[in-house]
Amino acid sequence: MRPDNADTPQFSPRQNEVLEQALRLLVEGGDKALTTSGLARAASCSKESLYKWFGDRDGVLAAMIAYQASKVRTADRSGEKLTDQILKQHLEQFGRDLLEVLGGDVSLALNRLAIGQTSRDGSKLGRLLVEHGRRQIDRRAMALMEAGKRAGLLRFDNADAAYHTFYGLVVSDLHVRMLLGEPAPKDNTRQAERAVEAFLALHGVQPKTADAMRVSAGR
Amino acid sequence: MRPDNADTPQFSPRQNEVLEQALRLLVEGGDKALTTSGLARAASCSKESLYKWFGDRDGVLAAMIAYQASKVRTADRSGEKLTDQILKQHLEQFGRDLLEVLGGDVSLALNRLAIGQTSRDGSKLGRLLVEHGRRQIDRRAMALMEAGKRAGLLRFDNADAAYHTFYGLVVSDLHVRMLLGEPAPKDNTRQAERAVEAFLALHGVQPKTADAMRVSAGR
DNA sequence: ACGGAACCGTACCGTACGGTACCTGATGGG
DNA sequence: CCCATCAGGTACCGTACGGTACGGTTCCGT
Repeated sequence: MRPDNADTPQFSPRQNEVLEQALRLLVEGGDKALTTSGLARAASCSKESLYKWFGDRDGVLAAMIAYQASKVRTADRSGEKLTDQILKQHLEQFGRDLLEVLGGDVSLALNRLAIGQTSRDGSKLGRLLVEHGRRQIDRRAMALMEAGKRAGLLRFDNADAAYHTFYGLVVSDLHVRMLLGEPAPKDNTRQAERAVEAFLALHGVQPKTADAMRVSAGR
Repeated sequence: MRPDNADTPQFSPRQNEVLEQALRLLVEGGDKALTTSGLARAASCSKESLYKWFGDRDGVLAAMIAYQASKVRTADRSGEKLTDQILKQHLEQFGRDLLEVLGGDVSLALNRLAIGQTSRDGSKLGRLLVEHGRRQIDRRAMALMEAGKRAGLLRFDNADAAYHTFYGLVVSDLHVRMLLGEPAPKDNTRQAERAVEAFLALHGVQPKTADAMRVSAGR
């Protein structure tokens, strides 16, 4: 099933193998460690093949992003009937997943790579990353928002704004801090719970009082 | 004899001049453009002086961060008596300032640089950046939080958690998007206002109803 | 006026990268 | 059985960087 996009170039198994090694090198040593020679050695292929398959080094980077994105598939459990408890669980699950994805080795490495190249490539990689990597998770979130609204459990005028509010509550400055090398916090669950609580206080159908909020502010 | 924490490691005027040029090069062309030869040429100094002053290239980068941080001074208007209106204005001002700082050329360039180096230098630059660059603004925010609480206008158990909530509401994923090359949004003011509104609904002493929130969700 | 320190400009060195060319071995179809 | 295609291995080239060394110049203290 690939309704995703017309242009899913998709690579051969051998090429996927090479891209896997490329990701490994990138995660382990950053973009300095991802040299064409090093990749050829690690993946047991020739540099000539690399250039034949991917054009040039930037082509390899782009292929890595596409490849990594192709591995991520989000389960879409939109069939369930929503209650406020189910919604809350889904929101918390989404928050946990979001934090886990953002803090993952490969995600951090790819984001660092794209950010480091932004200044000199006109943000080509950056756009690629934000589109390929974000589309799945954004869709899932927006579906959740709209479903919550349809079920009369959430209230907002602008689903996109509501989603961004939720995103901010969940992630805060964690993403940038992790990109800068700070270790991921131990407990994603707690962070997600707090974010959901705040979000429901803002956009839930029965807004909790701020007093109810404050009992669990033990960040 | 390196009292880093003291607020003035500070460099000579000539060195500041060189660091200014270094920042210019970095902003214009990213870290690839910031070569020792290029910097020496742009700043009309010799490479030998660069190495004498800063040790090596990483020393230059660290000095740039310290220098840039030394330029930022936040006006601390903690004398005023807080009313709910004044607090709101201060929060909005803080939000606008935060967005402006994060979206600034130099800030983005330095963050990109530090993030790009994180994978290969053990996040030395990253820690430097987050400490030097964040301390001022964090202090200002925490002072605001505590003042609001003392004045009976804000309620929270954990000031740090409340601040991070506010931060997330203001910034959401904007910082990372800008780091990836997305242009800054045109209207920081509106974003700040919406964030303050939500924040006060969560932690204000008279929590607004979610209904009052939703009238201005025109993101 | 003298001497030395600081500094500029430039030339230089070793290295490592991206990218290309060439050769070798395997595989598969006629 | 042979040949064409593809991919791996290696050697190579040009370039550009970080870092060092050296000669000339300016400036300051004594």
